[in-house]
This record gives sequence, structure tokens and C-alpha cells, in this order.
Amino acid sequence: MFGKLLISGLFTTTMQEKLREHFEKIISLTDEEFAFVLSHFTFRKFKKHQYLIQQGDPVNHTFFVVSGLLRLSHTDANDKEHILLFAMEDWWVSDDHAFLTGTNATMSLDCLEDTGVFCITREDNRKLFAAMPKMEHFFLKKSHFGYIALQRRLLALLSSSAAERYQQLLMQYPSLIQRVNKTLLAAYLGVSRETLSRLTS
Amino acid sequence: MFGKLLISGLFTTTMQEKLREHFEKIISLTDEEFAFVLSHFTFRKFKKHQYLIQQGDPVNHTFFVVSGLLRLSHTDANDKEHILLFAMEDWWVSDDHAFLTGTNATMSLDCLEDTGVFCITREDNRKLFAAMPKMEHFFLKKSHFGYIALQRRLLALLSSSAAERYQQLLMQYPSLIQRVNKTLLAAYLGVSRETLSRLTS
DNA sequence: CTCCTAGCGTGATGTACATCACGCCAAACT
DNA sequence: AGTTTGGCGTGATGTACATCACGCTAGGAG
Repeated sequence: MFGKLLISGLFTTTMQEKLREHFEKIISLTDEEFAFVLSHFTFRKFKKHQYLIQQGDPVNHTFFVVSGLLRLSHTDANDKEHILLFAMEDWWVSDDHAFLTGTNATMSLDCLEDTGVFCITREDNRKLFAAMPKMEHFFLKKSHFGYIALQRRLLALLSSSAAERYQQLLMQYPSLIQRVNKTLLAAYLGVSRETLSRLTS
Repeated sequence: MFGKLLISGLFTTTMQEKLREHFEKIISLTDEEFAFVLSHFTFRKFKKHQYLIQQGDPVNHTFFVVSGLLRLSHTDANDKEHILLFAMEDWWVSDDHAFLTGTNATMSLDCLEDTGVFCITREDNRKLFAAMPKMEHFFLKKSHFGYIALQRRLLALLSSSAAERYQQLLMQYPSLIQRVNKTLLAAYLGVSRETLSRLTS
């Protein structure tokens, strides 16, 4: 009993503080407001290899990553997997299109490491945004940054060779190279594993 | 004198109504609010081939397209041009990264047709958003849609052949094919003009 | 200890593109 | 009318990649 209290108490406190810090980078919240926000979320832990979203299924949640590493990917008709993004701490992620429109997922979201996320349902999300516009502001701001980052990536894909894109990735996310294997990096860069291997050796 | 009054009167009224309609698809505005919003913008007309943003220059405005067609593009180190997007009526466009951070443009924005835009400076934009959060909401919402669209394009670039991407483009923006020549379409699709020509013939 | 699998490198071959070069045509310019 | 220019198609050739096939190594599971 004591152990349970201690551990879960410590744990949620840390998680909550992290979440709040992330929010407060963009908006400010009173204690009451933060408690209200929190009441819309559930915290969940997922193990490496677990799926948060499966391609083809309905998408009822969007996720805020507290720790760990997720992969948002699409498997095409030829069974080739393409990685849209790696979602790390402080990322807000889902299959946005499916979540927004209520259609089925065209992407999968799964764990490359054990991962902790705050989850919110479409309905709670709607309620939260209606009650607290600044939370929607926070969310949209994040998405705006994502848009800018995505433009850069698109440009890289259009104008750079595989070797150049790899170099750019090294610069921008040096930590990624430690955390994910080269097969995944290749799927992100849009080249085959073999080609990436030849580039690096 | 009569002619001037008539023409310019008609013109701005039409433009303004268009602008307001676009806003009201996402937010609602009173007449007073709309007038206040308008006071932050200037309306400008540009001729085909004119530049609104030149790669390398500071970016002090963001633009709302009322009519016409713009191209947002990047010219790489090998003098090859890549098109990030064609901005049509109802699009909000700029070099977002440069506009947001105050750095110089890494992209150019120019007219493929005679074009009418509402312009807003960084400073007026800041003031407007501060005074009317729902305008920021409108803007960020637009950007969120843009983000979703961009994800789809990234996926197409990663997983589809040039021929497939051309077909998808035909589906999604049939009107574009009438309005822009094949050299530009090729630059958008990320293939050479010759390859695109072979695909279509 | 042995087997099995995941991760990685590497050779041989195939292919979807880019590049270069050219010619045709229609519209615009003088 | 003659010349120029922009848009487009097309052949020949080059190349950056994908694909297939294989072998090596290290860590985990029986």
C-alpha cells in the first residue's frame, strides 16, 4: 500500500509537471485551469512495439508524448513502410486527418521505445477547446510549428540527394541516430536500407 | 472622377466581401470587428511575374489571396526550382518560417497570374492577433489544414511514382492543369519537364 | 552451448528517373 | 513577312537509386 502510493504519487506528479511545463512554453495556466485541463486527459504507458493507432481503424484519440519515442508511418500498397515523423517528448501527435474528420486511419502510430502519453478523446478534446480557447491556441500553435518543419522536409525531399538528406538529419536531430536503427532512418529519409548503409560506410 | 469612384468603389466592396466570407467560414465577425480587422490590411494588386517575396530578402508581410495564382518556390544551389505550393483564392501564404522568425526568405513568392492580395505587416499582424484572438484562431486553423494537406503530399512523394503523383494531382486540383504549364507542374511534382511530358503523352 | 533472429554491410543487376540535345509549332514582336 | 520566344515532345545516354541475394556478427531464448 505504501509502495503503491509512493510510486504512483511520484510518477503522476512528475508527468503532470512535465505536461504543464510544455503548455507554459506557449500559454500560461493557473493551478485551477491546469487541473481542469488535466481532467480531460488520461495518462497511459505503452510498451515498445505497441500500437496507439492502426492503419484502417477509427482514430478516437490524439496524444501528447511525455517520454519515449513513437513512429507515425504509412504502409503503402506494396507493403513498403514510410515514416512521416518520429514523435518525441513534447510532441502532440495523431493521424490528424482521421482524428479531425472522423474517418479511418491512413497511418499507424506505434512505439519504438516504452512511451508515456496523455490521451484525449475527440469528444473531450472538443469540450476542452470550447471551454478553454487558449488550449486550442496551444494546440494550433504546435501544429503551425509542425507545418513549418514539414515544409523544410518537403523541400529537402525535392531538392536534396539521399546523402544530403542524411547529413541534414544528422544536424537537426543528432539524438535520433542513437535511438533508432538504420532501417527506420532509411524509411524516414525515403531511401532503401541498403542505400543508406552505403552512404554511411 | 465619376469613373474612378465607380470602379474603385465596386472593386473594394467585392474584395472585402470575399475576404469576409472566407473569414466567416471559420469564425464569425460583427461589422465593427470586420472593419477593425480590415484596418490592419492593405489591398494590393500584382501583375503576372511580379514578386511578393524574393529569396534572400527580409519577409515583412503575409498575404491573403483574393484572386489570381501565386507560386511559393525555392531555388536550390544548382539553380533548380522547386515549388512548395500554388496559392489560389482563399489561401493565406508567405514564407512562414521567415515571417515568424524575422529571418530572410529561403523561398520566393511570385505571381503566375495577375493577383489580388490583402497584405499585413508583421507588426500589424501581431497587434491584430493580440486584439482579436479569433483572428489568430482563424489563421492557425488555416495552417492546421495546410499541415494535413502537406502530410499527404509528403506521403505521395515518399511512396508514389511520378506517374501516380501526377494522377493524384489531376484528381485533387483538376483546375490547376488548365492554369499552369507543364514545366511548373513538373517542378511541383518533383520531376523533370521531360519526364512529365513522357508520362502524359 | 546452440539456435535463432535482428541489424548491418556489400556485390550484381535492374530501372525510374535526370540530363543533354534537338526539332516542331504557335504566339508575340519588329 | 520574318524573326524571336516559350511551350512542348522525343531520342540517346547517364546515374542515383531500388531490388535481390548473400554473409557476417552479436544478443536472446531454448
